[in-house]
Amino acid sequence: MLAAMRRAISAEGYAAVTIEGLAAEAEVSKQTIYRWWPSKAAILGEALLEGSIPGGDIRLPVTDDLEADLRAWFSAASVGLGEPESVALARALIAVTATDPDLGAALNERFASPIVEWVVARIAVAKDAGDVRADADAEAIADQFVATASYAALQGRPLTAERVRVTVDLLLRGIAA
Amino acid sequence: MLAAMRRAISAEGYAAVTIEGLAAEAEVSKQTIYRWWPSKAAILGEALLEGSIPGGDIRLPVTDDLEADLRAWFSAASVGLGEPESVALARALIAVTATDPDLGAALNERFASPIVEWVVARIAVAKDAGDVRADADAEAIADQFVATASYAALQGRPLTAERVRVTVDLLLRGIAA
Amino acid sequence: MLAAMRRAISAEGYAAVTIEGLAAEAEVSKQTIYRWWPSKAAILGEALLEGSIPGGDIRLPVTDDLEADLRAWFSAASVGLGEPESVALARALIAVTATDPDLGAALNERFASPIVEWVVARIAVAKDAGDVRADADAEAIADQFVATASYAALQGRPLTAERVRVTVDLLLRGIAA
Amino acid sequence: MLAAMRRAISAEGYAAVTIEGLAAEAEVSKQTIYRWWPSKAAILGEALLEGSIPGGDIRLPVTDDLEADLRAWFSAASVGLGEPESVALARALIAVTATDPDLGAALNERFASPIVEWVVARIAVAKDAGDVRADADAEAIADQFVATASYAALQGRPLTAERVRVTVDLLLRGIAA
DNA sequence: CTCTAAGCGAGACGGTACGTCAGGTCTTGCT
DNA sequence: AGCAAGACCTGACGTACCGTCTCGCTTAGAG
Repeated sequence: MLAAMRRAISAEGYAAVTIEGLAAEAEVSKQTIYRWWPSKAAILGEALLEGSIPGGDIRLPVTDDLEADLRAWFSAASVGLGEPESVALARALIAVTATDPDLGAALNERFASPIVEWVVARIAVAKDAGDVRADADAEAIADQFVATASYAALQGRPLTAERVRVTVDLLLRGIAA
Repeated sequence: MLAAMRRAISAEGYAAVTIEGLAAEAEVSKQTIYRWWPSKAAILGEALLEGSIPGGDIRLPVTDDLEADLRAWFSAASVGLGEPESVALARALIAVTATDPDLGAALNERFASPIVEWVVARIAVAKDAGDVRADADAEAIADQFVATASYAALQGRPLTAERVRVTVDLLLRGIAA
Repeated sequence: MLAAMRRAISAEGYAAVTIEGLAAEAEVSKQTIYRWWPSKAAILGEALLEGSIPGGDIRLPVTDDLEADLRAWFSAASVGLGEPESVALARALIAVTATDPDLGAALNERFASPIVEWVVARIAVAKDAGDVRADADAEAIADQFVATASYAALQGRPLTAERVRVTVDLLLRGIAA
Repeated sequence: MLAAMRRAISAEGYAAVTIEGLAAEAEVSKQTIYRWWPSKAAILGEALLEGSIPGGDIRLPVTDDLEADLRAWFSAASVGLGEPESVALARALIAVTATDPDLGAALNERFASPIVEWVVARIAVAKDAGDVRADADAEAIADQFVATASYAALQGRPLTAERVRVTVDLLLRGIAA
């Protein structure tokens, strides 16, 4: 089911996916789908969680070079958003969020929060090391990253290495000690 | 028609709007709608252009204080995003963009480009004044602003004055001379 | 539509007829069917009225021989009930009546009343002619005819000429002067 | 189970009875039902046999007054058809017969044949006593009775005492010696 | 001052998908 | 071994909208 959902979204886009089509694709009855999920959006949610969304399952390395670390994560995410399949999934997530705020908030929370947490933790380390101003708002930084990635996905604009470099550079300068 | 579209989106959300409902609301026949617009998304596009979207029609002041100027714009946008009606419209725009990339790109272009242009111009002035590094990427800055506003609207999270201050501060530090 | 209904009932029986099947058979959308008829039973009703049901459209002759007249009508009805198609339709009518008493009553009224009226009128003539007792209950006679025909159709038992003769004979003796 | 079936039919009518509802009502699993009966109609059949159907279990008295005897039976049946529960059951029987001729024939056979046999036997006695013409068709008479009762049940029309009197009178006159 | 034609409302139509119901088959524990 | 519980595939239900298609009815503007 979840795989069928991902396949369908990649192929036709979230809006064009129908429960009937999914049922046929997964060789499952509609009733079975409705037994387990209340809506198309809920299936998408689970499909995204089960599968991977760009940035979601990236192993986040910690070296002693803050800039390199941030750029590494951002690059990994941008590589993910380079594959058309992932873009379609990310767009589906955005579409669902724009349509059903509650479910969307829950999903975004799940995807964004590990990233935010990691960024916040990494910046705390950098603060201790004296690389970053003590009063820098780590969460604001994390949010900028997520917002940038989200916006890029929404527009289908790839996050080029150059753009990643510029963005990380910009934000790090903003919080440099 | 366009007013009916805006009213309907504010009331029920873009996904729940139907052409038939619009027709009834505007006391117009379906045929007339199809005569003038090819799709629901197209009506939305026009409705957004005719009405106002947060940040879209804000008079952009230019003083000699870069930070104040940016914060002024951002605050104005955030005020717009405080009204639930505007949030609904912004979300509709995002939903359409996530669903129909081409139309979405065209619409976003229309809304984002004046902002981007203004930010770029304002930063050019600041560069001349020596307030900003000469090699700062103005477009990246502008993009950060738009991405942040877009992401906040998507999540229904209000842009508080505090957050605006932090964000502008962060980005300005990033490009300060 | 109505023809499709009659065809379908003859072919598979009323219970096996589906609105979807009818729609396909008549090359019409389901919605159109629901626009014009509230239920399968209502379509059946109209189909029966439009088409013919055994006994329904029989020209009822009046000669001066009461027995011959009654036998003529009954025979005509029995001929109708000899064709499998008509039996299927009659059975459908019975099934609907057994299921939806109100609609059934209305339909039966429409089919039975002309017969009853004719029988009553014919017997009135016979009373004047002195062939029939003055206190004979004409309606009871008519009802016997209809009940017999209905019961025969329900059981799929053909009304043989012999049976017709016996029944008419029996009932006429019962009211003979 | 069978009691649940009778209860359900009385309450909502045969068409509205579902096997799932029956299972719930009887606190039995669907599987168990399917283990013992092939179809809803089969359950109905057994339920009718186990319970009583109007006229089915009436002790048929034999006195030396033919008219009284016939009227007694017919009245007993009509009393049965006065209770709404019994009417619902009789209608269910008719509905099944109209839908599934084979099963219906078997069931009708079971209900009608004792009546027919009794009427035939009673009339044979009457023939011997010289009350009835020797060439009277006893089966035709019996059939008239059954058809009349069936038709009345189908239409939900109660068999009033008056109607019983008239019918018995009519038929007896028809075979009187 | 007609007459014509464009635009309109109303709404029927063939479709596709919706979410629900029940049918009949099946597997899994409990007793 | 028999059962309840209930998942499962299937097929039909009645509904909502889609986008297309006549219909008449205004209502100007051109002859």
